[in-house]
Amino acid sequence: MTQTPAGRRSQRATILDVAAAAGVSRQTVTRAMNDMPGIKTETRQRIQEVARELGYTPSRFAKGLVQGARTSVGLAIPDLTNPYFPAFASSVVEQATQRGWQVVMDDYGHGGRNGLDAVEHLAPHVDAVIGYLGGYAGQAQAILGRRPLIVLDEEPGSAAGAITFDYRHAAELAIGRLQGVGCSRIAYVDSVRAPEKRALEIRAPEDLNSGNRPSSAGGSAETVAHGRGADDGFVTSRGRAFAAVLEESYGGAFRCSAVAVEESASESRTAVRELLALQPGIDGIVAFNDLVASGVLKALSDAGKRVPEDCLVIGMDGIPLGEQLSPELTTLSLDLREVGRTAVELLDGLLGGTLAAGSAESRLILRHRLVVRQSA
Amino acid sequence: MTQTPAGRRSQRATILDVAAAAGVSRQTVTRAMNDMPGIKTETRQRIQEVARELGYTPSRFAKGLVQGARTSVGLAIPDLTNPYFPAFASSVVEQATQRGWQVVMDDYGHGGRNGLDAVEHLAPHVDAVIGYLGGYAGQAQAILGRRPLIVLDEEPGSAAGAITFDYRHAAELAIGRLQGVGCSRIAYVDSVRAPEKRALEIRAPEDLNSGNRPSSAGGSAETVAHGRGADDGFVTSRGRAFAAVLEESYGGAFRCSAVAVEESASESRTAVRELLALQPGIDGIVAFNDLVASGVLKALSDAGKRVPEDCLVIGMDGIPLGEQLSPELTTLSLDLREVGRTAVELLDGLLGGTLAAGSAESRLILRHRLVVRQSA
DNA sequence: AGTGGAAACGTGAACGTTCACGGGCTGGGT
DNA sequence: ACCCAGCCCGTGAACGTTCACGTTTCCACT
Repeated sequence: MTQTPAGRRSQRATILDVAAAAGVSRQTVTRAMNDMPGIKTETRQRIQEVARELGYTPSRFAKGLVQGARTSVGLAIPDLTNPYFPAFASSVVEQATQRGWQVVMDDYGHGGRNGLDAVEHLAPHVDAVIGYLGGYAGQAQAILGRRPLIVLDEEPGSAAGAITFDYRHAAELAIGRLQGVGCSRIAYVDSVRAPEKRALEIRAPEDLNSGNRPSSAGGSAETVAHGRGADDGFVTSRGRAFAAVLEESYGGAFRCSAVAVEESASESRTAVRELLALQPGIDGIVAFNDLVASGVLKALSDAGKRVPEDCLVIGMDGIPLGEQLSPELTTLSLDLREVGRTAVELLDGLLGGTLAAGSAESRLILRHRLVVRQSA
Repeated sequence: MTQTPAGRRSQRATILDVAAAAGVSRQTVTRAMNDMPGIKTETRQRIQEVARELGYTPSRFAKGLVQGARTSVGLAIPDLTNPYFPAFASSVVEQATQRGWQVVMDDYGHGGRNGLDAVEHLAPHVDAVIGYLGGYAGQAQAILGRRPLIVLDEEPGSAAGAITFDYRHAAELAIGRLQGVGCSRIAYVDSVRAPEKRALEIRAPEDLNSGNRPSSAGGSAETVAHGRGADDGFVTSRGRAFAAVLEESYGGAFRCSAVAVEESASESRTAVRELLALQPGIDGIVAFNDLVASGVLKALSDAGKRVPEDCLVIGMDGIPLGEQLSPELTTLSLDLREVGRTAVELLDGLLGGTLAAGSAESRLILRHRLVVRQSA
C-alpha cells in the first residue's frame, strides 16, 4: 500500500480510507461499491461492510467530474401554494425522473424574491431551467449562457424555449358560451401576481351607472377597467385578450367592467362584493382563474344572487378545486400535467440537439378547453 | 503559456479554453469569473466577454470537489397533486433556500414508485433527505448511511429525525366537539394512500341496522369497520386513534361505522352515499382529511341532508380548499408550513451536530388544532 | 537611478473518483 | 516444464476547479 490516506483534516471518509481499512486499493473499493465484475464475492462483502462502518459515501462531485454530468434541471415556481402549480411541478418531476434527470426546485414566492433570484440561485447547480419567471426570460437566459431555459406564460425573448397560452382562443370560448345564453352585462375579474404587490383598488364606475360617456358614441362597446398603477386597464395578457374579444363579440350592445385583485379567493370576494353593489345588473363573470372564481361565487352568494340562474361564472385553468365548489365551476381548463410534460419534451429536444434554441419549433402555444359544469 | 487546452474531445468549454482564448492563466480566469480582487477591471471584462462567447460554464463538480459541498437536501413527496403537500414542500424549499441549501425534489406518486425508490433516486445527489416515505424509514436510512433522514408521519425506526402527529389529541378535539353538541351516531371515513392500492369496499353493516350483535353486550360501544384487506378495522393510525377515543368517550351509548376509500373526493362521495343509504341515522362524520371531507359534504347533499343541521362534518389537516366549500369546513388544522420549517430546523441541528441522530430530541410530535367554521 | 511595495498575474498541488491499463496468481492443457 | 487463459487486484492518469504560494510588472517616492 503506497496510498497514504492519513493526516487529513477532512471529516468525511474517502475511498482511500475504506481501501486502507480493508487492505485493498482504490480500484477494488470502486469495484465493490459499484457492483462491477472482477472481484471476489467475499472481498466485495468485506469492503461493503467496512464502508458501512466508516460511513463512507462516495463524493458526488468527484464522481460527476470523472463520469460526466447526469443532467439536472432547475424548476422555478412562484408559489407552490397556488393550486395552479402543483400539477405542473409534479408532472415536470415525473417526466424528468423518467429520463433519469434530477430536479432542483425553487419556490421563490416567499421572502420577496422573484424569478430572476430563483434562476441565480439555481444556475450554479443545473444544466437547464424550466420555470414561470414572470417576465425575466431575457435576463435569466443571460445568466444561464448556453444552457437552455424554458419559460412559461411569458414573452420568450432570448429564452431557448417557451410555452405560452392562446388566451385569445380561451376568451373566445368563454365569451361564446356567455353570449350563447344571452348574457348582456359581463365583468372580467383580473388579477396581478403577488410579487408585484401593486395596490389595486376598485373605483366607482360612474360612467357605467350614468349612461354613456361623452367620449363613446351611444351604444358602442365600452370597456372600463378599475385599477390603480396599471398602465392600461387590463394588466394581464389574459385580461387584454378578454377585453379584445369582448369588444368584438358585443360590438354595440355590451358593457364590461373589470376589477383587479391580488390572486386569492378572499381578495376576490370583497372586490366583487363591492363591484356588485355598484353594478347589480351583471349577469356573467369571467375570472382570472379558478381561485379568483371561487371568491366570485362567494361574493355572488353574499349578494343573494344565484348561480347560474342570476349570473353565470366561468373560471380559468381548471384546478381540482373547481369540482368541489357548489355550484361546480365551469372553467377554461388547462391540462397542467400536459404542460409539464411538454416543457420537459422541449428541453429534451434542446439538450439533445434535435431542437435549436430560440427556433420557431421551440415556441409552443397551448390552448385552454371549455369544461362546462354547473356555474355556466 | 505552458497550458495546453487543445486536443480534447470534450464539448464543454473549460476554464483552460477561456484562459487560452483570453491569453491569461487559469487563476486569472477564476478571479474574473468569481469577482475576486487582484485583477485589472479591463482584464476582468475582457475575460468575461471571452467566457460569454465560448459559452463557458464552470463545472459544478470541479467546484464542489475543491470547495467542499454546499449542502443539498432531497425532498421526497408522494404526490404534489394532493393539496396536503404543497404547503409543506413550499415551506421546506423556503427554509432551505434561506440557509443557502438547494433542494432536489422527487414526487414519487406516479409510475408505481414508492418512498424507497425516491430515496434511492435522490441518494447519490444529496447530503440529507426529508420526506413522507410511507413506511420505509428503516431501509431508507440504511441507504443513506450516516447522512441524516427526517421522516414524517411514520414510525421513525432508525431514521435520524422524525416528525409525527398526535392523532390521539386530534381525535379528542374532534370527538369532544361532536359530543358537545350531542351527536350520537358518528362515522369515521378512513382512507388509504394510493400507492398501496388496496381495493377496499363497503359492505352492508347488518349488525348496526339489526340491533346488537350477540358478541357485544347490549348498549356497549361498538366499532365496526368495513374494509377488505385491512388487518384491523381502521387501517391508518389516524383511524386507530379515532376508534380508541370514540370507544372511551361514548362508552355505552355509541355506534361508529367506518368506510375506507382511496384518498379522493369522488371516491369518498360514492362511498359515503352508500353508507348513508344503509345508516341514515348518522349525525356526525369525521373524515380522514379535508379532501375526503369534501366528498362527504357532497354525499350528504346528495342524500338531502343539511350540514350542520342534520349532520356535522369535521375534516382534517386544514387545506385551503376547506374555506372555499359551502358550508365552510370545520377541520383539525395542521400548519403545514410550520411542519416544513420544523423539519428543516431538525435537519439543521443534525447537520450541525447540535442534535444527535436518533435521539429523543430528534423525535418531534406536532398537534392539530380545531378550527371551527360552519360544518361543525 | 534606485528602491520599496503594492497590484497583477502565473504555477504546483490538491480535491475524490473512475478509466485504461498492467501485473501476479491459479489451473488446466500440451 | 511450458504456455496461455482467466480471474483478481493494483497503479498512473485524467476530470476541472480553487488554494496557497511565487513571480513579474508597475508606479511613486527618495
